[in-house]
Amino acid sequence: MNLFRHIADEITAALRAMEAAGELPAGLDLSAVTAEPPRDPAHGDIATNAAMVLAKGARKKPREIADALVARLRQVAGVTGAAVAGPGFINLRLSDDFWRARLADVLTAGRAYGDSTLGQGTPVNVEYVSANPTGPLHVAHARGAVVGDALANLLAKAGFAVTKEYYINDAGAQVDILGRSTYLRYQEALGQAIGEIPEGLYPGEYLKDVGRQLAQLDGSKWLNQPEDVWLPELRAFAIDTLMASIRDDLDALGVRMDVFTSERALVQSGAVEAAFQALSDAGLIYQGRLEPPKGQKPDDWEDREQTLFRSTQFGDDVDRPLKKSDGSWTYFANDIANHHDKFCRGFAEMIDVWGADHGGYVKRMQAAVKAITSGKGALDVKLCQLVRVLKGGELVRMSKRAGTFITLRDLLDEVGPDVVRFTMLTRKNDAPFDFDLAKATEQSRDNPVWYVQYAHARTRSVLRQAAAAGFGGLDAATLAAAPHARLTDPGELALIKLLAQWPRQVEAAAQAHEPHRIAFYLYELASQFHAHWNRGKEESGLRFVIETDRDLTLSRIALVQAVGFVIQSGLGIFGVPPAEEMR
RNA sequence: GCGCCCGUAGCUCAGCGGAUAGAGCAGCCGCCUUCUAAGCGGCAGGUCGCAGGUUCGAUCCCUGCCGGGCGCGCCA
Repeated sequence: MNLFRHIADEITAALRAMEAAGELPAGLDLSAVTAEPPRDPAHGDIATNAAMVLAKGARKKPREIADALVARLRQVAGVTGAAVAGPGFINLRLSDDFWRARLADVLTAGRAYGDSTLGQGTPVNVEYVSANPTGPLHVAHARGAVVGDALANLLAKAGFAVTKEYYINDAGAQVDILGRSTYLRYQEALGQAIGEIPEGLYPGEYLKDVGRQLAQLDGSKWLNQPEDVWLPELRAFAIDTLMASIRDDLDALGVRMDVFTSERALVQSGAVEAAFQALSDAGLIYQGRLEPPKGQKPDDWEDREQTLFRSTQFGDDVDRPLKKSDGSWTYFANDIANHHDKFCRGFAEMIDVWGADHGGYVKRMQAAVKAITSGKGALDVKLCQLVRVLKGGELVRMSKRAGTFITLRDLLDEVGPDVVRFTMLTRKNDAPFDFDLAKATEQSRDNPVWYVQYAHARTRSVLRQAAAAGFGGLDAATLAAAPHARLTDPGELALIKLLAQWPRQVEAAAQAHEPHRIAFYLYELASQFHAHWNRGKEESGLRFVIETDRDLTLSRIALVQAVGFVIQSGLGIFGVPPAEEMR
């Protein structure tokens, strides 16, 4: 149960009762009424802004509403105190028993604690990574992969029916270049001198492998053949090979897609024509000219009529071309078909995770989604800012041309998937991220992964110690039924209150599409647990295992197990397995 | 020139329209006979880039500036 939602419901009920009793005008808009933990715990357990928010509509003073509301809220089960404070806040205090009952909630649910029905099974499509199959994934892709995957897991936990999708950009000029680059490496593998890789082709070492494999498979079959004979074959071969390696990398990172959509297949199926026709039927396509961009006019600018989509009708800055000068579709046109296809597959709600360099593309895609779905579909785009890799504070220089860019595989080899996943989620997606390889594996408080894992390992350690002291084999049901009334220490109650916030955190993060919030919550929980642990060092009566007091020990083990469950629940969203011990 | 993102403590960053803006690091002072001190506690540190506006209330929403990043037809 999300107890903040529960209390909010109680407040709503009280307000409706006040309406019925004539204390408030009927039909007030209650949507702005909140129930949240106050910043300062001294204010109480839960604060509501109801009186202030409703004052205007009710034409009453906040104080007047607050007094009447307080009288009703005092009747609510679990509420032991309600007081008006500050400009009109109502601070509620809940009984310790009410809080302790949350412990049973956690223990009954186990690592599923925090699961929510918020999404009501609404289908959501999360598209991420979607890297060109022209080379290995690098750090920026890693961030997108981790953010997308965690967001998808988060939404699933919040009750949405999530599909994880990868859109393979296997059409267009980039993959033709890949095909030609592969041909060179193929020639090289057969002993031909190829010299320097020409400008405009992919110079990466990884294509040597692809060339070799091809040479082994097909021998000299493609030598001395015209390009139009070998290009489609080599292109397909290279794409398949590289996609296989991309899948391997994602797999090693713990990312498993539900759906891979091929741009090429989409185009060949006629999906682009269909989407284009739909837009055309809606009168959103026309032939026209575009102004060249001011201040940065391309040298080869050529003013010409082109096929444009009226994206300005849906909030874009200029109308966008759908066809290239050679008559083929633009990337945008294909991507419209991609999103149209998703909508037709039942996804009105779509999320794309992109690199920040695609920021200029957001408005037009959102405009297209609105247009192609007659306003029924919505697209949220999460832009991931630049990732810089540091080693002990020193910037690791990356250059694609010099072949010194850091691949996802490099990262995984260096620090492992769990560290990559958690660490990448300790920043908002739209903030630049410095990934320090040295710090990421450091065992200290300023390494959140380690710190959270350490907290979990400590919960396991306590359970092991408890078992050794004769408190073993306690299942969750037994712990849920333990005499929690023995938990009276402020540190224990504070931990319980923090645990009880977890469902709210999940829902809030899911609604905001912000998985990084989970990392900060887990860090705070770990911090409070470590602090409480230490109190037991200073005051032995606060230690978890008190061999002479079975009831007290049971209740404290219950608390420790609950902390462990919530950390597991959170790490589950990140796809990071909790550590049993740190040694 | 235009669009998007960012600007919060010395540094790296949180901050859900609410009350006295938080954490880690760095600095200073404490805590190991005790379940992992790989840890814990305390002190100090801020005109939330600037100026207006909306609001009972703005770090948060709106407008304009300043500074940084990304992008701007026939790449994806």
